[in-house]
Amino acid sequence: MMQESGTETKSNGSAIQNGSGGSNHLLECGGLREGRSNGETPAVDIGAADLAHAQQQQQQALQVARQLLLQQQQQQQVSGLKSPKRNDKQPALQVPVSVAMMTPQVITPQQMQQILQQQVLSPQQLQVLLQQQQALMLQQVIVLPPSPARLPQNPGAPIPPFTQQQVATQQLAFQQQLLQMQQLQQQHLLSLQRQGLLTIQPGQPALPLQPLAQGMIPTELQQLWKEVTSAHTAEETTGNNHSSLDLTTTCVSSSAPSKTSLIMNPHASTNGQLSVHTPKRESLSHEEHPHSHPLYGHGVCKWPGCEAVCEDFQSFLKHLNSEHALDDRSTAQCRVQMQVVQQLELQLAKDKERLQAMMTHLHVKSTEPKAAPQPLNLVSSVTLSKSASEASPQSLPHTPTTPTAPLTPVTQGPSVITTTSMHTVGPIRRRYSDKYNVPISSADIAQNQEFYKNAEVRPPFTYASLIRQAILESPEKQLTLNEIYNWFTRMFAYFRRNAATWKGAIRTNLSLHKCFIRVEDEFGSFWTVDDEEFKRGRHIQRGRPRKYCPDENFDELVAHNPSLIKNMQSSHAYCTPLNAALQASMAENSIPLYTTASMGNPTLGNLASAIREELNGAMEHTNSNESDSSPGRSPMQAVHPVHVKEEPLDPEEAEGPLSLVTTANHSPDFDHDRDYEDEPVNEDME
DNA sequence: TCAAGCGTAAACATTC
DNA sequence: AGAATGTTTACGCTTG
Repeated sequence: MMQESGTETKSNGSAIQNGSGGSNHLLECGGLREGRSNGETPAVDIGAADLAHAQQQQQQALQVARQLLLQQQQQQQVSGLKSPKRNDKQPALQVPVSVAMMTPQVITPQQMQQILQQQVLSPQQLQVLLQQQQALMLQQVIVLPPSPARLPQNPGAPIPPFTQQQVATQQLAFQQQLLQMQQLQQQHLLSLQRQGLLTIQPGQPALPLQPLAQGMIPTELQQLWKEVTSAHTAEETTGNNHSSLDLTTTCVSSSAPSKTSLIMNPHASTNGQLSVHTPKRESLSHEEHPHSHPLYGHGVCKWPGCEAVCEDFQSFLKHLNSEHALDDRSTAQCRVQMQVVQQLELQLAKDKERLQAMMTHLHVKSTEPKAAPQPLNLVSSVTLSKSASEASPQSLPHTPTTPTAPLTPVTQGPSVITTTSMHTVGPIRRRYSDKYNVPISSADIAQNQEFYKNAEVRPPFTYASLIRQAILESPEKQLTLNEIYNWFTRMFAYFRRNAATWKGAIRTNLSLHKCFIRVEDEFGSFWTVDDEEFKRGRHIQRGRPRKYCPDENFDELVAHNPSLIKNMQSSHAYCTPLNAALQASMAENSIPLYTTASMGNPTLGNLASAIREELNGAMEHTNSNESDSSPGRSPMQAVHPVHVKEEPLDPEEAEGPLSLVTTANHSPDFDHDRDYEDEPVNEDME
């Protein structure tokens, strides 16, 4: 279960060595920390004699934990584990841990650190242990003559033979010990969190924070307060995430001249996830930014839950000192903010790790040979098929990164991972063996909508699929060419460049695919889509005879009965599958169709049946000569004429192009058409 | 190897 | 006249 990076293991190893031979003095604790945190020293200057005296009281308590650690080390040596790597399988560790947990004796920070670094305790065990230690130390502190300034009067308490100075010093030492242990615990927990070994639920208070705050004494709180009020950085623009971390660390170095960065094992993360303060940030002060305060912005106090309006900085400071003074409420709010920040950091760390894994994964795939079973295909065009649509939405496409990741240089092409691969081998297209297209669902695009909006990554969909999607997303299921353009540029950052190329491709696809139906009205023309035809995936053949016609007889009959066309009552619903399919069928026979919307909205079923009935009648006359290919149309025709794309006729289907235009109003069969005029609107039309 | 699908470019026509 | 739009063809690439 436990996982460690090699560097972290190394750190642990050094800690073990320090712990095994080191003493228990706090000064050495500082030395130990120095090994981990680059010269961090105890903040409080405590006399060696006082410290030794204080430590004497805990010597007994140390023995258990120390023996356990030594025992563990001996076991490692005996077992030949020269590597500092911890052996998770050592069963002996469990017994000492439990003993240590059961033993109500105070453990020094060194030992606590060793325990933490050994990672033999679960977070819950650590919590219990720390609380135990905390209680014990507080008891010892209370037993001592209380400091008038800090501790409540306890007249009944025995007065040990200590001077006030000694007592105060000892209290301070205890507090330092406590805080150091808390910090160590927090480091350990943070490390666990960043390794993914510990998760803190949103509603669960962060383990280290609670005892940390509980262990605070007014001096620490005061220092915390000072740190908060003196934190002048550019966090307004970079986020306030670190301030709370500072709060936690300043509790340790209560009187340190400069803020102590969050002490973490610098090797705990391999992804650069640690957010360690830079000295520059800590060097900022009020003097450098006299009117800048992380809790003040836009004339409003930014204390959580406050939002009091402060006209100027001075009034803000007054407000801050009056309303947010050091009290229980402010302290509690600090604790809450700590937890908020820690949760955010945890989430950020997880997301970064996820991003790293994604990048690593995609990079590996991008470097794989082309024969890879699932090649990186972000730049490819995929004709979506059943196999694609049945796949998990997350798998198509592979979202390589967040838009913020510098993976899509603007100066280069649309490739995400390997731009060179695209330019050298050309676009990688994947095609599915399925005969028919399966339209992309809105979810396919929506899943990665934000990504494609921001990243210049070519969507792995064909132009036809995207055009169809654009049309279907529109309220009227119809778009002008320009609106299609706009949809592309709006939805995909990739299509904000090289407009001439992809716009031409769109036009080509609109003309080439049977599923796209061009419709004219008095305002111009727009495009609709016939979804059924789209699924068939048929193209308008280029000078080549069509080889697939699902209903040859029907098409042929339509071709030979152009009078039927006038029955096509057009409206905005003509884009529905059946209607469009009929139009497409007629288009296959090169029968341009002009109908009007003024004729009402016949149901498609009735429309189809009417046509079928007409077809059953099988009128033999072919009246291509009656067609009017001229653009002249009656006013009613101009409302919603449908212009079905003509198509080169197959030699076997017609001897010549049937440039047929029939107008319902002018048709001699107009009265006949009215038979369908009052039919109820089919609910399926939309 | 070949056919089909797809993207791209280009030529051309039509419309605004 | 020029841009936008629409159609058609050709070519190269990928895939099955």
